[in-house]
Amino acid sequence: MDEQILKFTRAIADDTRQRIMALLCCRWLNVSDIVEQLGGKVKQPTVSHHLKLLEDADLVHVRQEGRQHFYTLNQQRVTFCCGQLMQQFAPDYCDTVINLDAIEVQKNGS
Amino acid sequence: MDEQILKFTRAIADDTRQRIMALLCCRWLNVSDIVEQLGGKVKQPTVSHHLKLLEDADLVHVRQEGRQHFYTLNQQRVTFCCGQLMQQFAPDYCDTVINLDAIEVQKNGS
DNA sequence: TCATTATATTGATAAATATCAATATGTCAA
DNA sequence: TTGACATATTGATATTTATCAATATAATGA
Repeated sequence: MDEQILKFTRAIADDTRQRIMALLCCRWLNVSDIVEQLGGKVKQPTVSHHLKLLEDADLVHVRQEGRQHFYTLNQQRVTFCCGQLMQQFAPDYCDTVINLDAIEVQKNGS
Repeated sequence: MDEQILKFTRAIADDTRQRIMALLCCRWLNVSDIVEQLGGKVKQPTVSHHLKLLEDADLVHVRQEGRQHFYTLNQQRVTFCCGQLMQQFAPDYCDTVINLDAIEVQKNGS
């Protein structure tokens, strides 16, 4: 049982978190911005909670500027974890579909 | 919000289901076999429940022989969904890492 | 220091879900 | 048809977790 994969899949297996991930794809947003972009459907503490989960899974980068915390999606981590998923659960297709050499290995999430 | 991706991620985001998926990778097993391979930690109704979830997500193929139901992992589906995940959440890496042409498009899971 | 702003944490609640015992359904052999 | 076996379904329970209001923490400017 690969704990890394399990942690990754649990982290992304949520509606709200996937929306947040989409927002953080290719740009930096602070928490208030995310709350606003979610259209008021989700309150700030909830967003903070999800960001913490994503951070624990190493799925976001954080940068602090004054009192604002900016987040962005860690696409490299997503890539690595998807590669792991493929190796585990699609070994027969992995070689033809994925260029494993192109996936940079990262530090192990704790 | 991509319902397919959400369904996929939720289906695989579980300890026991990942163990079952690992067992069903590259081979056919019936329900009793799976229960046995899980070492008695999980009872038959629980396994049936998880298999149903995996089937709903189109992540397993089923073949019936008499009273036995044989399952195997649908690696093609895993491949497709990982490709979708990459496109959504790792667009900057997708092109260099994945050969999208090699991913056969499947019927949409209902 | 004090007030303001941004984010995190806490505590509570509701919803989702993983699990199992008991039972039902389906299949086949006698 | 009956009995045995394989799997699915039901109903109940416990755990997990998503969510929010209230509050705490942290940073900044006056």
